[in-house]
Amino acid sequence: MTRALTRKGEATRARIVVGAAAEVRERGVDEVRLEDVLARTGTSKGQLFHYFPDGKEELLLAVAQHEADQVLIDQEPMLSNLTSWPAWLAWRDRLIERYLAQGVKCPLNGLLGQTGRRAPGAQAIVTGLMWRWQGAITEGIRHMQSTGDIAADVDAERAAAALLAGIQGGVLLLLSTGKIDHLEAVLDLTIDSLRATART
Amino acid sequence: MTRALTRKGEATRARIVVGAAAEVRERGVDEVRLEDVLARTGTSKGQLFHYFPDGKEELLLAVAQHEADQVLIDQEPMLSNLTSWPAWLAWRDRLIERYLAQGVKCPLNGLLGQTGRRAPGAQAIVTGLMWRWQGAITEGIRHMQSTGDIAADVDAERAAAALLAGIQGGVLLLLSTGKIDHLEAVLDLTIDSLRATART
DNA sequence: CCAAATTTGGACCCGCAAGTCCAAAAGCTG
DNA sequence: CAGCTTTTGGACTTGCGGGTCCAAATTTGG
Repeated sequence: MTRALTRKGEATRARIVVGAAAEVRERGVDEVRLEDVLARTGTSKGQLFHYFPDGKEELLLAVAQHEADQVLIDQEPMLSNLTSWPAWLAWRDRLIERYLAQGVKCPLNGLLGQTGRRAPGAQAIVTGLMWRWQGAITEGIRHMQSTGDIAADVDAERAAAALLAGIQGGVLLLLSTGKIDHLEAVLDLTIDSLRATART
Repeated sequence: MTRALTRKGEATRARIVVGAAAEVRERGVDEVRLEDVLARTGTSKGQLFHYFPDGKEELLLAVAQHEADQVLIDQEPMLSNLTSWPAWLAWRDRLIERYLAQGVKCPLNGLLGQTGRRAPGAQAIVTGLMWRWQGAITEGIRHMQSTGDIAADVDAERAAAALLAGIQGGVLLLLSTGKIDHLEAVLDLTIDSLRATART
């Protein structure tokens, strides 16, 4: 039953997801028309519903997962190696660069807000992303504590939560105002603040 | 031309805006049906299009402005009087309380993300809100600097930007994950950090 | 090369919700 | 109260876009 999916089928499915993702980035989640996805990917209704029997909802979920994974991938290898201050700054630079380039086109922004109302699946994807993200930051802080670069009495989990929130807000403000200033301020001040703990 | 609007008319218009705002909070911006607003407010299509000739878009813009104003009002009188550490903490508590009570029902969340794409009017409303909000925080920091409670070498504008971003991200994470932890962490750590500058 | 399964194309259906229209009711002004 | 304007109700139109269906083409495996 669930078997099948020729190499060709697999390719088509992937093409649809990627095309839909692009469409979401350009028009926003709730402005996506299936027709446009079909046109962009050179596929037909039949194919779309063949690979995503539950239609739009299932497709958007696949897109969300795809984009969520991408968010973390884009931060590698820095995010998983926050083991020195230069590494932290390199990560900072990567974030700024990435979001500056991305500009207003945030694939997840629709999800973030609506997440509570939309499919519970979307909720899970976003929560999972945030959890992994925060976990990576926490690990970075812990590592810096092990080398004495951050004071041992800092609550790593809590500090990571604050930093993650700052990043999300910074991106949100970038989307609303078009300025990167907030994201920059958060990253610089938070990292400085962590750094300062060791000098006390 | 632009005259008119009897007392009764004014009342009806306001009733529609308030009802629509409630609807937006409950279902999300893009799930709002005009029909529901009419039912809830006991009005008819004729009335809605009479007071909002441009229909849904114009109505939602009015709602956005209404809610944006409310966000700041809800933080008063604390936000405008960040003149002592107890005052800052009272503000912190108000924010936590307000967003905890509000939970998933964020009137602006749809706006925040989609803002770039939606009516340029929405963009302006959000930007305006953020600007006023950040301005109030900046002023609070400056005041604390004048009394020596925050070091003079802190860049007030930049610190306020970071704090505002943290708050936005904290709220966003509250909406996605249902946990207030991030918002709490941001507020506590940021305020502590500002406080620490004076003790150096 | 044949039969079964998968893939593809696209015409068609259908419901929903925004927006139009107009006539009736209510309010204002002199 | 007479004649104007504003307000109200709700039936009707309309277009958009998601989802269905099925027959034709292609691929796969033996």
